[in-house]
Amino acid sequence: MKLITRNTDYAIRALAYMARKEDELTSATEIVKALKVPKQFLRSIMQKLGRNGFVKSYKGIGGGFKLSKRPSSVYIKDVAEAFQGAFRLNECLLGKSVCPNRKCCALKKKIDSIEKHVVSEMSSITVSDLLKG
Amino acid sequence: MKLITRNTDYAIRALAYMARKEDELTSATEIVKALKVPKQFLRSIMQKLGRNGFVKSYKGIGGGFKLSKRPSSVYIKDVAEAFQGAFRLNECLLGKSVCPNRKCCALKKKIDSIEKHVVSEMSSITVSDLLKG
DNA sequence: ATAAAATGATATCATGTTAGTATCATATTG
DNA sequence: CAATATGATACTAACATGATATCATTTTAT
Repeated sequence: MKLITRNTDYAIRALAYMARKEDELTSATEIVKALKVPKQFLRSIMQKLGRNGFVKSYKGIGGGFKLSKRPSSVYIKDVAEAFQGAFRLNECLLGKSVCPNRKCCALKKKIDSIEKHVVSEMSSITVSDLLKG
Repeated sequence: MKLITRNTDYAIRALAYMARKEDELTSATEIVKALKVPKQFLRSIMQKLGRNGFVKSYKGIGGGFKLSKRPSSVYIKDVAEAFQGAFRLNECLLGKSVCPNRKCCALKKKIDSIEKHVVSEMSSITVSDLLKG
């Protein structure tokens, strides 16, 4: 039960890598070399980051990507949700046809509260928090 | 990203069902009817509950299962771990060959702390807490 | 004895998700 | 116009989860 999947992980690393270079353009090729991750996989991730407004892209020789927001306003939670969908920890508890007391079920309440905690914690950390190391 | 999977869910329901019947023996067939879940799937779950010491089993006509511990001492966390393995939320962050500052990485720290919270919350609820509804 | 009803062990199949690859189209620069 | 980027999209592979099928063994009742 992993909290973030590999594509999210790569996305975050790529964003952090770009953040270190300030406003410079960074190509997928360069990120692949720096992070040692599979090229096509990273490319698809970069494209998704583009579609989701995290980066701007520039085609052609000398092209590449750059952040479209300040690193301090890019929340890890939002990156994760772009790749994994919303955090829904209760996903697999059965519906009320099987569990009639779903509404007041102590376990469901507990998992709901854990979910709130996860979301709030993941919302409390940004790409810029990852640059210190 | 579900916190508990379906087999864990069924296992918990089965334990709760048995808990309501106190010390009576309960067959898989009966549980299947009560919970409306697939028979063979539940049987495999019951067998696992047996191997993991949550229930005792009795073969033959009139046989079945009963809890081997008081419901108030059966923690949901332990049931979940029997079926899903330990809660390891950091599972998919890459090793240090890719991420050199893994030790002090803010994201890793954050996820570790979330994991502690999850484990502690799942350890604070038992089968007997589910019987109220 | 033996049939019925239960669990034990195990192997298999089906489906969905994640991880990763391949290809072609399009844009930009020199 | 060639080289080097990204955009879009389709596909494959591996793994995890959910579910099923079978046969062996044990127990009880007749």
